[in-house]
Amino acid sequence: MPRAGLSRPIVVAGAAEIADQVGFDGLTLAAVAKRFGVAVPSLYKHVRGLDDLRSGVSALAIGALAAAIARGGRRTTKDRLGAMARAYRRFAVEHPGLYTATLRAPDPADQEAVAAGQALLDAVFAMMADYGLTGTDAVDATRSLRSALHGFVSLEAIGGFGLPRDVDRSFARLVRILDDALRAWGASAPRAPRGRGPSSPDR
Amino acid sequence: MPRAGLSRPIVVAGAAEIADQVGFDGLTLAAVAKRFGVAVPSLYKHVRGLDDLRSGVSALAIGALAAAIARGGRRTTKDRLGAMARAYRRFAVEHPGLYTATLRAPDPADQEAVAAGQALLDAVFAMMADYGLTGTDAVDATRSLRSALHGFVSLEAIGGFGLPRDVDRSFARLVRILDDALRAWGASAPRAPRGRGPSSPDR
DNA sequence: ACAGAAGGCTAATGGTATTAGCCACGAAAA
DNA sequence: TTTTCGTGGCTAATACCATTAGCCTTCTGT
Repeated sequence: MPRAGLSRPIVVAGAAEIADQVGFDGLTLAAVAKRFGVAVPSLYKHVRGLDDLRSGVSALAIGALAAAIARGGRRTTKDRLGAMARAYRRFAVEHPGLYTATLRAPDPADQEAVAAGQALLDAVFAMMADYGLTGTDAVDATRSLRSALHGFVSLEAIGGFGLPRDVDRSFARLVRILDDALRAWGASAPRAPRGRGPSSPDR
Repeated sequence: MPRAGLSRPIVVAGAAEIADQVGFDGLTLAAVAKRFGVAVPSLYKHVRGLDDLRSGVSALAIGALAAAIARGGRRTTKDRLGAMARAYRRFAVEHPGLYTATLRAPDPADQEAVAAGQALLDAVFAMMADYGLTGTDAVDATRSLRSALHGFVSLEAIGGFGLPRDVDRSFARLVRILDDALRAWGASAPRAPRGRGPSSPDR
């Protein structure tokens, strides 16, 4: 029985492709084993189990999403919000399994995942600074932005929108709304003064 | 062996409670059977299987969400958006399992589920009309609204926000943004004329 | 060359859904 | 009151799935 030449990164990468095909929740050790022509228990030499495999895919996914968004945001100086938003949606459409994996909070012990999450957060906060938003305002704004984008792409993924032909236009509208909101943030503040205190790292 | 007195509605209702405790994805025939003190195959006399049970819970959930939102929106005439948004979030927080079940597109054959979904949509469109939004504008606005709310509550549910203490405030901010956006909808329109044509029923 | 670690394997266990087929209860009909 | 028969329980069996234990081969470093 020749060695299959597996390793944790290889197994996780294979699992990531499977997750994109069958969905993150449909990811199974049996499918991964079959993909590599190996018996299921053999995988335990490289991952601690299904949960650990999912964590690995999740870490990989967070890194990929961060890279995709950073790439989108770096490409332009004008309309950075739009570029990042479109990169976010594109990632979710092209990698539905990875996108779902992205939503699991990364294992704090996983250096790479935490770093990728932090990089993503930094990029968003830098963009918020372009709008003049810092501190708690930046936190609130980031939450609103992430909520809107995540809500849109996840509803789109489950077929929550009835008219497929118009989805691009609806997304453009949503991005416009977000841009308007960030521009007008100060004016629309209920009463809190802006930018008070340093922001605790948040997601 | 005395009859347990089960029926489809009873089984589905029990499943709904379990789903709220262990999550919609953690819902299992075994758990439902144990709850009613019955063997697993007995459930097949009332539901066609796990998928069908999920569909039943989903239909029930859509009805419950529609009722909660309608109740919230009826309570006030001013700040109807805020009332409905808070009702939406409250439902998601109090019934995490049902909320997740809500996201599955209802079986078109299920009269009640379709009616509940339609009622919910009607309520939202009526609110959009208060903002002067109809037709494709109402569709786009509804999608944005739903995206933002769904995104927020689902991120909140998975612990996506790091600072629990501030979440209420962030949500209030999000609602404020949405209200502003709906008020200013026409002004922020890229180029499309408003209210062209009747809206196809959408979600 | 050899020892030991590493990476495959089979076997066994337990949880899950599903199907087939049996049988008792209980209500309605005779 | 008795009989019938559909309904709603049940057990048994099958097929996945994940996980653990323990074996044995292969590679690698001394």
